[in-house]
Amino acid sequence: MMDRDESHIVKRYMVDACVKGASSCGCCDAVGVLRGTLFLADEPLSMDQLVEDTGYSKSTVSSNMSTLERLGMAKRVIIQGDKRYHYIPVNDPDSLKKDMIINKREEMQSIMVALEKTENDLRACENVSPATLERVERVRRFYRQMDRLIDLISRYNTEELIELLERGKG
Amino acid sequence: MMDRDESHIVKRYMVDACVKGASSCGCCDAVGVLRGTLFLADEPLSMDQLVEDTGYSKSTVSSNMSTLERLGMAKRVIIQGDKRYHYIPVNDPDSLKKDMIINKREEMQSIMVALEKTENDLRACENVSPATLERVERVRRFYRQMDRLIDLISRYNTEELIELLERGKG
DNA sequence: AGTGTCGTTCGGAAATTACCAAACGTCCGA
DNA sequence: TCGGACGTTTGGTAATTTCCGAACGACACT
Repeated sequence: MMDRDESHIVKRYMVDACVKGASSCGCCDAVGVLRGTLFLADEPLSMDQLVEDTGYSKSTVSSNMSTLERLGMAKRVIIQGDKRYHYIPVNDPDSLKKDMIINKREEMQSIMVALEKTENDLRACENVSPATLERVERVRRFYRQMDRLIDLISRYNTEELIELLERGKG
Repeated sequence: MMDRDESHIVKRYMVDACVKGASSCGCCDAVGVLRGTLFLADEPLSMDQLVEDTGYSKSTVSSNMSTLERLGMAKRVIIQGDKRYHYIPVNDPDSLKKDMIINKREEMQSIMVALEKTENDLRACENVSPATLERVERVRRFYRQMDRLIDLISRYNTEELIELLERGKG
């Protein structure tokens, strides 16, 4: 168990960095503060501890820990003989990689669906200039290629990827 | 030049998809609407055209096109004999890849800086438990590994990466 | 059922953001 | 140096978001 001094040093910079990261992906500050607080914790933290450490209310901690969990940055764990929830940070490379990929992939998938629908509508329609159709098709090819790449990256774990790319480097 | 029907079909789904993507990365709807409008445009669009097509005011279009540009999703181009700015969408695979990587990388860099500062502070301090120090070091190793991976990925272009990963696939 | 301990959800107040219209600065040609 | 066509910045307002405290529901033990 850390004493207060140690805990303060450990939290100091991490909270700042995490708040910055949170706001750059559209999350409110509380998400960053909670992540930073959890980041280097030496043991799973209960909601009460998070409430005390951050100064946020219980409801705020509850809802924001949910989003942190949904984003894959924290995980609930069960502590034997304690019925409260406890949270641990998620920091391993493979989880980070997954997290990095997942959001972008979802965005790309929805754009690809939109492109497909657009192309269908255009084909069903008369008097559509071939240039327009060709433009849609070209963009679709680009997105399919990116999707292929993301799929490949997600098939390897971090170490494998590093080795493979290091070997192939020119 | 597209007629109004064609333009409507082309924009319909793209705007939705882009608004969704924008909100998932913390941008306001206008950013998504503008990106969707630009996405399949058959020619560079001036700010006036964007104002007309989206219904937003000139000031809103101006500031949100700046963020779209900063995010690398749109680019200004010069049209000969026209002193107004014109925008084109950025859709090629290498730009998409860069965009995918850059944000996460910045976030990771700032976390790595924070980890480094934390470690320094801890070392300068007495009575710090070795367990704490070791935990910080372990997390730092994870982040260095991810950074290495991102660096490697950024050294290849999309096609090279796909080929390399397809060949190495088990 | 009764009680105590959890975590989540709800309603409203405070803070923040998005947006517009108007004012402003800049660049060119006359 | 004036005027006109641009794009950006500013100030104010409407809408949204954040956050808290209180009420609520779930679960375990009596």
